[in-house]
Amino acid sequence: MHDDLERWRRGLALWRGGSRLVRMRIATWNVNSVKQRVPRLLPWLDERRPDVVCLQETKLTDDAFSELLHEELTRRGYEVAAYGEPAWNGVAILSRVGLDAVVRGLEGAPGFPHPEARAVAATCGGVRVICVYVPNGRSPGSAHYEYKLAWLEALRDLVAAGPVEVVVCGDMNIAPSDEDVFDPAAFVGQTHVTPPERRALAALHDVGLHDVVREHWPERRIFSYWDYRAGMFHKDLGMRIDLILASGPVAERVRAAWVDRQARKGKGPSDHAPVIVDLDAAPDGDVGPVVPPPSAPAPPRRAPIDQPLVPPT
DNA sequence: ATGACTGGATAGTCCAGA
Repeated sequence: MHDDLERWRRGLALWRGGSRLVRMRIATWNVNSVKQRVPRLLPWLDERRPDVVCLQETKLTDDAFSELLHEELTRRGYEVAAYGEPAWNGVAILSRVGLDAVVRGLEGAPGFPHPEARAVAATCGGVRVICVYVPNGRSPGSAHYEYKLAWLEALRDLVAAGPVEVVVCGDMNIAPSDEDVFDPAAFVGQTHVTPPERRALAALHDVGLHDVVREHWPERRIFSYWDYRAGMFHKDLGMRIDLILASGPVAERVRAAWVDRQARKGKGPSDHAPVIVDLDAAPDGDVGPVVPPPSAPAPPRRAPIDQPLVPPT
């Protein structure tokens, strides 16, 4: 069984272009309890067919995660690196393009007061993938808020010391700018929008990371989280707090970057939607820059924000 | 309406989420 799976993976890698992956789809999704989300997660995997998935708020121990999903994920070709705890927090990386050098937790990060399951990293398809669930912060100035800022400093230090090809994917619990919340006035005095939080996010850009969805869609209204209450999703009153941050060499390979709003619709959704990025090696320069120059004509047929690109053939 | 919903732990409702 294991050998069959290995052969299948090698075949997939070959189809994708041999030792160097030609295309790779990476997604991140705060599922708000993976146990409750199984009926949404598995069909979504089958529809979107991501190669790497970063999950947050799994809310399960590693044993419970394995008990719940090992068979269904193995059947789909995924290896799993889960890092969870009972009831709260919890992250995981699923990969069908390799899962090497797994590190659970964030070195140098504070706890609250004890270390929490908020980060897991692995190398997948040649890219260092860091899956994060950044502390909420609760209220500005609180102990939890200070914890959030200190945690983000440790994340910056990890990225600064890390390999060249890296993506930080996850629930950052920060809206990068006022364009990323439905009404800036509604968030005055709240977490997620304060200058110290945004500076902590900017520090990640200072060490080379790019917000690939915003760079790909500089003018669009894009949210990734909508409160369950009061029909907020229906009214599209949300925030963009789930980010894919890619180092330069990875950002240059971005062919599509979008929020999968379909996954927020229907019965039993998470309050977050997945964020998806498609990477292309583009060795021949046939894929344009992520952001066209201002004088460039409108790009032909870019995927709508809530639709995937046609899968590569 | 500092609320509305959801998940988890609990065994009452409370905490946390963002």
